[in-house]
Amino acid sequence: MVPFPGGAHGTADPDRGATARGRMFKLSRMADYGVVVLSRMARDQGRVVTAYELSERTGLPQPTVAKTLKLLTRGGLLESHRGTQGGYSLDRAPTEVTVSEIIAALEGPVALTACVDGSDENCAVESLCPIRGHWERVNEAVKDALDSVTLADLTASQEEAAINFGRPRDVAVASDA
Amino acid sequence: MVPFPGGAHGTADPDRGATARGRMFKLSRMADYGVVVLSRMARDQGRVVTAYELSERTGLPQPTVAKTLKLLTRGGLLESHRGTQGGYSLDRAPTEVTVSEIIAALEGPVALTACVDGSDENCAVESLCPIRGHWERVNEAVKDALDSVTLADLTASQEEAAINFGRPRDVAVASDA
DNA sequence: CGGAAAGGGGACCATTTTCGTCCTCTTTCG
DNA sequence: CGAAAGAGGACGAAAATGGTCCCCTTTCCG
Ligand code: FES
Ligand code: FES
Repeated sequence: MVPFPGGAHGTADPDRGATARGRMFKLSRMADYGVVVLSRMARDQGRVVTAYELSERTGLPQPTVAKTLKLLTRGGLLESHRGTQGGYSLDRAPTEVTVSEIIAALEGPVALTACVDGSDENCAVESLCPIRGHWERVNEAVKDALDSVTLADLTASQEEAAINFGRPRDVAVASDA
Repeated sequence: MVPFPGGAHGTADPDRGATARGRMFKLSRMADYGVVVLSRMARDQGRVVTAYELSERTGLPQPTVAKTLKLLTRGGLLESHRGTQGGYSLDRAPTEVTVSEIIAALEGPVALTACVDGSDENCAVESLCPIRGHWERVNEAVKDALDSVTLADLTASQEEAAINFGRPRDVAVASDA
């Protein structure tokens, strides 16, 4: 239960249903991992858990989980505790963790094109560009959207889903593997 | 006015301001081109323009513009006219063209992870996944956000920007180069 | 005080995507 | 019937991602 192709969720085969090839907004697999990990941590809120334990419990490869945790910590989403009895803890409530933050921590802040963040000197065809840096409009919209969804929303729907779909789901999230 | 590194806008150097490396939601350069091209077309709404003309007027490499136009056409955003006097025309009003559509045409429909579109058989660790296919929540949020911004919003702000920033901008968008 | 458990932070390499180009075929107007 | 577009797809180079590994620092425990 570790080496699986396609990440935590099915990134599966090249192209399937989609009209074109890639899906738009293909949020990096890292973000996906991030949510998986955080969701799991949310269950033992406040408790200190080691990277190893988490990798076991999520079924994700250990090195990757470690990396993910480091990034989430840097992003201020987790508290890290070094030393022998160390590990990570999620001190915030799931409702207080936005998807926006998660993604930002794992992939960098929201920004669709370069000109967005002030510096215009990168624009080669600046004078020709019909929109100048006005993807900002889009940026904001997306950012707001992402701010509005929380970790709680993601984990909560899991429960519902299990109930509504009437799936077996005897594993809850699996104790370890 | 053709070979410039970094696309229509500044995708510039590896990393600059951003907190982490890549910006989240790095909408493909194609999408960027798409907006540039459409913005330009919006100025001669309804008129038939050739791919070549557009490449001249936008300063973007001709083959790329051609490709972009083809995709936009497939996506139903443009009308194509084949044959000798052919070209492309934007028949819809800029206010009726959503960013969502543009991106969808150029990169495929909105979908963050695979499980989103029904088929669950792609999920290797399905039973372990703490969120199942519930990125959908996020998907919708983003989709809605993107639906709410139109081509008009992007081109319009350009005018304002020029005024507000008090830039020279004697080129408007440049007649050709 | 010393050793073992963690985490911090990168370097690195292998894939996977993206992108930009080109080539050939079809349509349509003159 | 021939030239001017567009359609569509094949390819190869380049860049972004993702996973792993390694070495350093911190902290607890004996
Ligand atoms: S946004 Fe920078 S030139 Fe278009
Ligand atoms: S979304 Fe498919 S297993 Fe998580």
